Amino acid sequence: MLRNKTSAKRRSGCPLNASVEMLGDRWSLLIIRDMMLQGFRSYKEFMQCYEGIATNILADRLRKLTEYGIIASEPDPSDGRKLIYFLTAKGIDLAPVLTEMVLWAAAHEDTGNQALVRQMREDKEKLLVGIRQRWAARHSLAT
Amino acid sequence: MLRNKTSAKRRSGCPLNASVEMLGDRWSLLIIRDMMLQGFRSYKEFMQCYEGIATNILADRLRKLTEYGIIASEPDPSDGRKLIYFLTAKGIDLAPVLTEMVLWAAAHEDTGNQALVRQMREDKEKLLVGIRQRWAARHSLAT
DNA sequence: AATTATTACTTGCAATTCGCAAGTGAAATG
DNA sequence: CATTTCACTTGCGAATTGCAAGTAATAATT
Repeated sequence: MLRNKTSAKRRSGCPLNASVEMLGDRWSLLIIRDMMLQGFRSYKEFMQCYEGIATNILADRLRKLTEYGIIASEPDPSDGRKLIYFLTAKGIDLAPVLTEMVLWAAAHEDTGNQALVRQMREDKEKLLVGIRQRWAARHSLAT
Repeated sequence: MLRNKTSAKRRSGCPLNASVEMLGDRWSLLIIRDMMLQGFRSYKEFMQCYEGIATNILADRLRKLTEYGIIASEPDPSDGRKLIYFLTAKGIDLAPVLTEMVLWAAAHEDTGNQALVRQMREDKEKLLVGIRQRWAARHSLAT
């Protein structure tokens, strides 16, 4: 049925368990990254970007991330078909996690986007402040 | 067949793709955490610790983490049946990623292990140095 | 106003992956 | 030498995923 079943299993252990439960799959972190850095906001943008993600899985991940309070959505006022997805404060707080993951991969694998990596290495804090500021500017109205 | 199929798909994009490919599942990060913080080294220790992990999945994850160069193993000199698993330098470099994930979850969920969380918040750098030092001490011989 | 297109999904089904129980082989223990 | 321990593998039913084909609501076009 592809829905959550509130398995109380790894609850209340090390905090990492909670993170892995929410983020430990092939797509969630990529969705969050692209909302944070690419400004993705709609189902269609995600769908076009990731070759390979199944439509039902994208819908399921967006639903779960919403349940976890990492993202939220509202109807697009200028187009009633669209939903606009955005990161919540909890979601934007994942910026340091993503940063460390990017730096780790860049240090140990051949990867692209050297510009971003260089920026992260040179001034991690400044980048994080920038991400937060851009987010806050967009969400000065919504919660 | 439960083995890798070198899908060259998300290769060479953002470095995060590489991280998610290696770590984006329900168990890998937990295995790494427990090697890093709990000193786990054998199949049996992992098996006993995680209720819910299937034996074949544990074997598969250990194999993949080895292929990725995040962990390595060697026969136990004092018991020929055992393999000793240990983190490589690449593996120990995941410490900042784990730290940020723990801090994020602790900030946004009810989680346990407050002692660790407090230590991380109070002096992240010192903790990371400590983890590295303990690791280096154990691996002064092996690569 | 009626037709077509777009958007965000759901549904159905085959294929893959996972969880669990039961092996297996090699080495240690008694 | 029999038994136990350890690190797995195998088999199988169940859950999850990928893909193709809908669907319902709104928007754009004719």
